[in-house]
Amino acid sequence: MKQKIQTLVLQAARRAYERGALTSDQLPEVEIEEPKIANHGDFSTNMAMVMAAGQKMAPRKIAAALIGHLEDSEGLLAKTEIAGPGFINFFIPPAAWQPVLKAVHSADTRFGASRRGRDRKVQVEFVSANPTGPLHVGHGRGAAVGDTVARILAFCGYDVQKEYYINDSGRQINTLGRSVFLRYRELYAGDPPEAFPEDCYQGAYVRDLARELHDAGRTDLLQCEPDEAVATCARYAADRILSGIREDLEAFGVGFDRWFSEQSLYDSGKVAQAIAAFRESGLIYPKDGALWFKTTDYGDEKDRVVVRNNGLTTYFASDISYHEDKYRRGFERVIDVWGADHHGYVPRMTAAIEASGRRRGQFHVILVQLVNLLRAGQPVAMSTRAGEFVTLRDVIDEVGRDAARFIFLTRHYDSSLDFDLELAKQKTNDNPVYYVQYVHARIASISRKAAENGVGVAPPSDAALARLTAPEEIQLLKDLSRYPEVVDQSAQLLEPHRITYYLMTLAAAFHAYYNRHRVLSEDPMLTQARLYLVLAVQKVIRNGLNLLGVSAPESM
RNA sequence: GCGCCUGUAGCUCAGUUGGAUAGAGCAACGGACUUCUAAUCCGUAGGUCGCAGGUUCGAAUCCUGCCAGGCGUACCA
Repeated sequence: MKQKIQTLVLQAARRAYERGALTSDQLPEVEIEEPKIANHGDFSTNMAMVMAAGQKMAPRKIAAALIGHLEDSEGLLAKTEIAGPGFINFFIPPAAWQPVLKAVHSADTRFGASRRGRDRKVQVEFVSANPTGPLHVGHGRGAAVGDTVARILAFCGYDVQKEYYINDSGRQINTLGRSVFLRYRELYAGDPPEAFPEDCYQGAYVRDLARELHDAGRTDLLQCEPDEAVATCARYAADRILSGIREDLEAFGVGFDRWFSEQSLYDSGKVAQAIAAFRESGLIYPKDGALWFKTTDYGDEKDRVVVRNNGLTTYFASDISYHEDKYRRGFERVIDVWGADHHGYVPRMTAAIEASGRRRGQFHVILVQLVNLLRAGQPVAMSTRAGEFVTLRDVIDEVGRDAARFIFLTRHYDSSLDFDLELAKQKTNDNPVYYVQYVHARIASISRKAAENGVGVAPPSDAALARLTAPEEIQLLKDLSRYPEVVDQSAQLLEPHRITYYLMTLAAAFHAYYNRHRVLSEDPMLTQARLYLVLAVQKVIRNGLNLLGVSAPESM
């Protein structure tokens, strides 16, 4: 609808110029907005004010010229008016809203989809937690955001691939092996627990892994060379932890197209190749016994080390190679979802990517702010150092996957998020998940009842549709017509919370309608029209929840 | 010190890329179930958009400077 109004205004402006009512053919972009106040119409535009300078005319005079040249062949406008300093307000007649229902029903699961992406290849990389411990709540938020962004982009016509980068090389894996082996010694060689070093992983799962390894038949580690024993522990532990992560993500409804191993970049020589290539172009240079990347050439505040003076590469080195590999695989756009505590890493990564000849717009980092875990308003004590934290699995088990996912998506990722476990479990109005799901279930119930009563769901006639004139009905129709725009915007801005908020708004509009009007009435024509309306609402709720990875239940 | 993020109703947060009179939910108060699911709805009240300047027809939104909180500032990962 908004687009149609936009087209009308644009055509009016052209016509006005041709007929001499405007002085310049330089037209600004037509912005149509939805006023907050009902008196200002269903839509309005500030175009006349924006044009004032270019046309050298008073805004209200321009507005009059535009209105004078509007040609409303479809009957979309009940009234137009000039208001305030030069706004044009548009009032849409009820009948103009009704066609959206047919659009919803015929597009069905595809309603709201677009061709914005034009099949361009995009990669979304997210979670990518080190396989050194179970996923915590913060990873859960990243998983929900990454997965949902991927779903939205796919819905908007992008060719999307979801990837998890496994940091399976380097020191932290070695530390993991060492941690497990020390617990192993503690259990089977009688080492005192006090001797466990602080830089090792403290969680109880480390001891479990040691025991598991022993029970699996590796009773011989005390006899091995320590290095070998540590390596065995590391391999075993990382493997086990990674499959645990996989299972947890699956339980969370998150799947990946590819699990990419950091180690594989070293094994295939790609890290060395990347470094060699940049040395040749002078972007990597030696200083103080180390190799540095000239990220300052691309806006970073200082150059960064890629190979330390002890010969070991930094993470940055493999990340350069990894991102180069992504683009070589044909992705036009690469989206990384990181915890906000890594924001200091963005300029150097961006620099490396630009240095490789990619455009700035081809790389996007979504920085997800932290999650405060609460229980009934009180912070849940979490100490990573002591290894005591609530895992993502704990949360899924306690509050359920739907509630967890939805709540993670109720905030813009730029804001930190309070996640209250008690609230997430509550089946009340406080909990937005059920509020939205309830709409779907209620309509399913109406649908069942209609079938019992032998009411068909055939598309109503235009005459029947014309019966949908109650304010609550118009509100629903308006909300439904907004959906494609909301999806598109959320794809463009990579902001999943827009879908969440939309669904809450649509749900509110439906509940209000439901409380005031009966769908199944004595009047067959009206019943048919209303049924058609609420079934459309149900479809959009289902589509939206689907984008969020949340189920749409038939009953609750 | 420097950099990034945040600051909007008592609480938790939206705010259509600069629009008109500031928007929800929760909490408070008052109402609505013989009905297609009350996991719901209707109403009342609640504001110096952190502070101060600036840009312009117009600012919660853009610029500058402060204030407060979080995070980051490694040849760590």
